[in-house]
Amino acid sequence: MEDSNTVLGKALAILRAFGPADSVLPLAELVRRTGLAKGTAHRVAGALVHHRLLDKTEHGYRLSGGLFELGLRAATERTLLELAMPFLQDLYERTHETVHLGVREGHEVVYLAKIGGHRQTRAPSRTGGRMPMHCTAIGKVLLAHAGEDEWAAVLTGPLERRTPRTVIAPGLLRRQLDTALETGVAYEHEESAPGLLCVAAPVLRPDGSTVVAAISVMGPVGRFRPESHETAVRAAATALGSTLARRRP
Amino acid sequence: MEDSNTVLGKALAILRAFGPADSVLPLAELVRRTGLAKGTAHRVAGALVHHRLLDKTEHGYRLSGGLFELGLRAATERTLLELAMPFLQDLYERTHETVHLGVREGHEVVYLAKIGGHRQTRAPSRTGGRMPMHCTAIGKVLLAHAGEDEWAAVLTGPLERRTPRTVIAPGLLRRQLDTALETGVAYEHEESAPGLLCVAAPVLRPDGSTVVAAISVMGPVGRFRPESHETAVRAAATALGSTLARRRP
DNA sequence: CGGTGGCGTTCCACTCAGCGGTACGCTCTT
DNA sequence: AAGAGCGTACCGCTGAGTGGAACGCCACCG
Repeated sequence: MEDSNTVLGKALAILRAFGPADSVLPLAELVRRTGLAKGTAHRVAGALVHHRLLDKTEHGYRLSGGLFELGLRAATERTLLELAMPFLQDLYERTHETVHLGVREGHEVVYLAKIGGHRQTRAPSRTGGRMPMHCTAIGKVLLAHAGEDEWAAVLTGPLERRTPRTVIAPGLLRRQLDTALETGVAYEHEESAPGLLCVAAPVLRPDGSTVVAAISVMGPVGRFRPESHETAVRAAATALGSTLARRRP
Repeated sequence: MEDSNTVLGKALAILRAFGPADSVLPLAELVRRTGLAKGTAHRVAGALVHHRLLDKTEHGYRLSGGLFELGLRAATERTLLELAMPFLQDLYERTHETVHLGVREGHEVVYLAKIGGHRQTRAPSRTGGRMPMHCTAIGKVLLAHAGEDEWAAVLTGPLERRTPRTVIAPGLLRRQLDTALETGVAYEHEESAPGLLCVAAPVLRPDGSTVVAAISVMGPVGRFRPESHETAVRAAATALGSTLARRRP
């Protein structure tokens, strides 16, 4: 990771130094994480503040609202999100469980939306966050439809064990992907976090060949029966799929 | 606007060249909008692609998913959004009308969330979008609680006329702000777009002095009675307010 | 057709923006 | 009192960045 020869590289190193959990980082911490010289970091951070990508607070720097605003201009994710929202809404209203919308980016899942009520299941997923593909229902669905190349890449790579139930055997995972392709849905049983169950269905292009995204419903072990929501999730996903087809020929 | 002496300035000029409506812009268009030299724009855009802030397509450049992801790391708006979602959800479920969450940024409103069903009222607002303060219910509420300085700044500035009903008389607007402070809600009657009505309530810090955000419900003239949703909106806003207080002491 | 204009891309010599080591002042802790 | 860690400020060197020029490629048109 030596992109830091250009100013832009340094700037992005600083911006990306903020993990999902960090809200405000002091200059010294930025220096530590980025490996930049103190003077340089100071100056670049100052420039970023000037451009409204960072806020300077008493205790350090913070990603600013300007960045949030800019991010929401990203065309593809935005229109997908806007079109999907009503369906996610419906799905939530019908199930009253946590609903996700996710897309594939690289070999991971990125969540575009996560909606749920007050007693929301405390899940590791967050809007804008990433998760591995092999241990989430959305990930499996996306992977299942991603084509042989992607299968190979993921199945041969190391499969991180998140919980005792995470599927890390390539053979078993492959079989799950096969059935996901047949049945049109994928399940997760406490594979990304203990106590969580999940069903997901793919949002497909009308030709049925390519996946655009996936929708899932998640709930806690005990009251939650993933199977009983299978049809609802599938319905939402296919409905979104044909709406997308209508708008984007 | 001559921030374009530094690389960072040029990069941001390019990113911000994308209006809310543009999805993909060819290099030539970027050159036109930013005023950069062709060679420079080419190189900087290339660098941005390399850093996953832009995507290069057949027809030009496009804001990339990486930017979306980065934007959702912005701490303040993100936690606000996450905490607010359940309440917006409830509100939507109760009213089945378009629900907004907005904050003040500069002298404008920025929408952090917009949720609504399929028959969604076609409103000019978009998630991540901006609107003037004087012609929206959310804007009026935010302005009303923003303090005398802000009042002065907005009331003396030019008030853009968006529709025949937009309030552009400073005196009338000031009176509306007064009553908004008294009653705790603000209304909009086709002031930002024809055919749209709106009620908004402020999300306050527990001391009641400062506004954090505002919530609104919007609907079309005819079936929609803003007054009948006043209590629901106010309830959602105060509930969110006390939740925020609990989490951020 | 050959011409013309807009486009994306590549090249290159100049130069100033950016660099990072050094130094200072501040606030805590020891 | 001394030290550690922080944010800030300064400054001379240098190569990253610059933008004008030139090229090849369509698509349109007289």
